[in-house]
Amino acid sequence: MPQMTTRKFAFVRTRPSRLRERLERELNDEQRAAALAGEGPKLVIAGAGSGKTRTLTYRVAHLLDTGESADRIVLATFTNKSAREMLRRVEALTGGTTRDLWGGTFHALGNRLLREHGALLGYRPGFSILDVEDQEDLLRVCVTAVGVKLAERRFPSPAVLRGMISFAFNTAMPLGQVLSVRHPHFVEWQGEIEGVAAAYAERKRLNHVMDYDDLLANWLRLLRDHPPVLALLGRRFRHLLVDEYQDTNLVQAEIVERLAAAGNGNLVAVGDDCQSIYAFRGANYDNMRCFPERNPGTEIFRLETNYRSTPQILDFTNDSIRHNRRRFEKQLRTPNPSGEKPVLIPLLDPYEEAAFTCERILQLRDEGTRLADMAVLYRAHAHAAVLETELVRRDIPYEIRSGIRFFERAHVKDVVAHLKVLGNSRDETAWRRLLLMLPRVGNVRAAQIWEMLEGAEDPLDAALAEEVGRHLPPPAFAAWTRFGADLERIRGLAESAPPDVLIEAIVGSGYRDYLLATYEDPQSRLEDLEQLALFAGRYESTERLVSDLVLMGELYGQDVERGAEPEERLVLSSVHQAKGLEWDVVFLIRLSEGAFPSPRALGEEEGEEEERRIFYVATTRARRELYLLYPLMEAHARSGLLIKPSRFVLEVQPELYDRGEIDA
DNA sequence: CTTCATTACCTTTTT
DNA sequence: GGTAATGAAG
Repeated sequence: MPQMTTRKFAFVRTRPSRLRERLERELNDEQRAAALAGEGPKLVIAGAGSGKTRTLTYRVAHLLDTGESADRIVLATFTNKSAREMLRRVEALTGGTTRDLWGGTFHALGNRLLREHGALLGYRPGFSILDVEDQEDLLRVCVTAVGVKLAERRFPSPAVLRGMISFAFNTAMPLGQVLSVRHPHFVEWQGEIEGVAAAYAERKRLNHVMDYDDLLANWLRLLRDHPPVLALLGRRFRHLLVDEYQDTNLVQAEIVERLAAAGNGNLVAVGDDCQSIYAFRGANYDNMRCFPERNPGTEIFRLETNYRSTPQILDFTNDSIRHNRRRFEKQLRTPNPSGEKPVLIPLLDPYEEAAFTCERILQLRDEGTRLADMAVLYRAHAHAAVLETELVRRDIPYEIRSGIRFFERAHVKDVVAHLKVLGNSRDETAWRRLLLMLPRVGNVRAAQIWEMLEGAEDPLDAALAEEVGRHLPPPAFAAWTRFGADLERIRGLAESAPPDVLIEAIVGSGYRDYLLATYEDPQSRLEDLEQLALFAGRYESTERLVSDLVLMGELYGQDVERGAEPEERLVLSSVHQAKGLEWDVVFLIRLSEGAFPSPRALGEEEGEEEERRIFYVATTRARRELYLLYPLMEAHARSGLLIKPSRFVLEVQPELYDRGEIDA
């Protein structure tokens, strides 16, 4: 009998590591150095089209490939779109999922951490998040509550108040200073405005709600005031990578720098100072410039090879941005083949501009450029309106990134308000939304009812106890009773049912009658709500669903209906939203004085340089062809005065662009 | 106190 | 060319 032997095998489950090869083959020396660099703080200064995203995604893939576990990597981005795009590319590189990776916008990451640790700051784990409209509603309540004595002078609207408070936070400026710098005509209201701001902060706290800024503010408070949490997170996150660092504000920079300092110091900041275009939101231009001083031992990498555009486009953009004084010196070069120079074309008016754009797009399509490889960019969403009608008339499929987001539609928010109240019964804003649907209930009665509810141990119990309705006029009382019964039933359901079932129950409740009675187009709204339920089906947790809707609210229902496959649609986008993207052919429309640069921005400090960076972002989106269009007259020109092309074109050396003429 | 109608007021960019 | 603050009626 032969002796049985056991043989041992080493078997480490590795994906065939093509990654190494690809790192060699697909990155240039500049990119590879940044992707493979070891520990410690890094600043990657990456010019437009220099493969910034590629470098970052390869670095993440490389970390995963060399055994770092996904949940110890944080990849903070500026928009949801770029977060998704990067995670998708990492997945493509590694062949695995990125589910465990901490990837997302700063706000989404803050939300995730605060669900875990918010209790330390006095928040319930089920806290809700206010979107812009909710914030303004709560501010309106605060203005009333504070009892501003409206003299003959106007008091700032909730929208303006929100802007002031948010800007003060994001730039760490005192409110008074924001007033004197940006809203001098409201300075005399300073005391009242500060009172409203304080009341707003207090109400948010009592209501267990956070607005966008709170997601950052409280995240930072957590790190500042709770050393054990800081230590825990410092240990947990071994690698912090931040995209678009030039657009971060003071708070965001402090958050990641603190986290890095508490851990291994592995903070990688990637950005391009020339593409800093979010000053209006508090982006701090100096975060990038001062990064090396604030993070000792910083290694600096520069990516200066542009793989996107033709030399002609690049010469144009280099010459344009040269007019900005405050910037890191860098010169982009490209190995790409020659092409046409950018071309400046005057059109009679916006209608001709739109017609020409469509015509040219169709020609290019006939010559073999796909619609999806072309884009029309503009400074402000309003500039797209004329073009949109023309595209519809000619049946050219397109997708536009503007308008009301899916989540922001009134009926979607109505249904979500039900969910919010069930998840956080102290959410005054959600309550108000529900109460205002009752007949004969307006601001005043809603406030009275809330006053009765907010004192209760659980406002939801108090609401269901029904006494509340006694003070209401008869029609409101009847509706209130029905509403209470609906809410009770749905609350019972919420114990066990998933979010999509809850949504169906809400849509099947008295809300359906409200919707049918209120809107002219109830059918399409009900279809939206079906879509919402369908979307919710992917979620197990209602709380996750609701916060994702607010934080990733870019599900635009409408564009989906525009027919045609996504790969066969023209893109219309504001320059801001086009950041990070590229197309073979780019049309930049409404490139006239008075439209671009935005006259409003010119009033701000450093406004012109910021606008020039926006122009830089716009023009560097183009791979092969760049059309610079402007109308000679307004849409409804009363005077015969001709409009001039944007200063940003005229200041470029004339030999760097062509002038187009229309053959009549 | 709510709702409807009239008037004034703008219009940047986004999480 | 659209919405929000303001004023009059129910």
